[in-house]
Amino acid sequence: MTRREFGQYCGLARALELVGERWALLIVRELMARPGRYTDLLEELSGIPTNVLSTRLKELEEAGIVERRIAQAPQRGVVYALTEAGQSLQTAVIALALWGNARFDAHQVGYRVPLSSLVMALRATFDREAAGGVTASWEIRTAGAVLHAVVTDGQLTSGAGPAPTGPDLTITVAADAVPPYQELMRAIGLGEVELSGRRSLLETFADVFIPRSAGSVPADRQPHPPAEDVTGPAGVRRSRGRG
Amino acid sequence: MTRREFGQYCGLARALELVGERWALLIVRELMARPGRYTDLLEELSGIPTNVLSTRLKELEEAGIVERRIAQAPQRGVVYALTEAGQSLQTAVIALALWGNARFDAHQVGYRVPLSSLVMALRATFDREAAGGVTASWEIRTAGAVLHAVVTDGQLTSGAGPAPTGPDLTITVAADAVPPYQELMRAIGLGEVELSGRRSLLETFADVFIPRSAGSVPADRQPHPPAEDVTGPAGVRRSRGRG
DNA sequence: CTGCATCCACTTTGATACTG
DNA sequence: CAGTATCAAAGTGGATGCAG
Repeated sequence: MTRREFGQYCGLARALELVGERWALLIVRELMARPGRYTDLLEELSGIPTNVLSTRLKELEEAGIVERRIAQAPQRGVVYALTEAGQSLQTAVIALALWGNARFDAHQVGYRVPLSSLVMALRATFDREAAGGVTASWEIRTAGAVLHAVVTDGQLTSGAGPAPTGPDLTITVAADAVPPYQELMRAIGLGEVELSGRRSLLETFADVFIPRSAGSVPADRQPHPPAEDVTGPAGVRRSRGRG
Repeated sequence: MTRREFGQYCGLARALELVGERWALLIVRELMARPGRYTDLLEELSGIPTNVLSTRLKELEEAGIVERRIAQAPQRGVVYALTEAGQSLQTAVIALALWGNARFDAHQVGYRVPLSSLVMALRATFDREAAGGVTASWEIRTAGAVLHAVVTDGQLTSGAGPAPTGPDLTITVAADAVPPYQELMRAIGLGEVELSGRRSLLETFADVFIPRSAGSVPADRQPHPPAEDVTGPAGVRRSRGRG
């Protein structure tokens, strides 16, 4: 076997072979919020050992999930970005994140809020219905971090860093550290923010990003009822030893 | 730190702390298809070491994902089942499985098809629209394996093992080993099956379970366009050393 | 038989130091 | 900036043992 495989013809097993190693999906999450360099990742993923980061990046590149790009002109150096295959992990990443969000004991003190988690939360809570026809762009600044959300005719583009086009409205939330999404949205909802730009877009923002109650999930993906309790009448159990 | 934590206030990180260890999600997948005993799991997950299985089961129980039940009457012994928190992983499991399915090189020879992967595939491809108002039950038999799908007024219940109520139609597909979902559905679509019961329900079956092209995903969960290429003009980058 | 616990070789991580 | 190198600790895989 090439490398730690499960040997099952099952999409889940395959997925775990590709992105199931420790730190792998967190790297993907980072790059989902914006392409970044090795040192950006080291910083954002605080705690990841350097050798593990470089190993994962190689594996993810090998697997066609991450792309190594050589940055041009002013920046130079290596920039890592997701391939299309990598982008398409977003559905799964969001599903896992919604599930995990519902399973925090409390707001752990000392836990950092990764900027990329806010970006994912924006994408997870974006309401296509409510955004129909909307075109606007926002930049959110808090505790030295910046992220943006650009809605173009109802389509969302969001990520870490300043808005590419220059935002219609900049929302600044005072905080010592990057706040969790719910707190950020609460502050915005309560107007505990500083605005710069088209202030009327604050309301639009609140309309378009609707925090679902943590862990809730779109209706067409609700879990099905569990299979029944029993292992089946003994006589009817699936025959052993195949055949 | 209690045990291998990431220390990030991020749903994804939390999810990975709880179900990110090797084999954990595969155990969840098995129990999603039906509750089972230790030895069932050992058999279905062929390859898992016994100590790893028992360690994972303890961790998953500790995390409130798996429940240990003492089976009564004829069976006796321990049966493992998912709690509600465990069930609610299904969205994420399906999302990962769809992604992974699109990333098989070919049908790997020698790879077993886990019965539970077929159950997940049924649930993933169930079309609520098409199933509106339908009430019917099917049992599928192939290569000694049995699974069922019960649709009650448009609601799906499915799992490994025989249909709890006695199926309206039994579909038997001849095969040496459990076939991958696409092959199974192709055989059914082509009528290369043996039927027993209300034969007219074969068409209903094909209408209600519509294999999406592997990796495709409901529209409201499409990935958003990637954030732009660059790390941003150097001067505007997020300030280091926290603001 | 089920449901593990133990032992051991091997691999992967984590932490840190160091280099082109 | 973008990694290697090194080493200890933890986790995994495989085999085996054993009680209820």
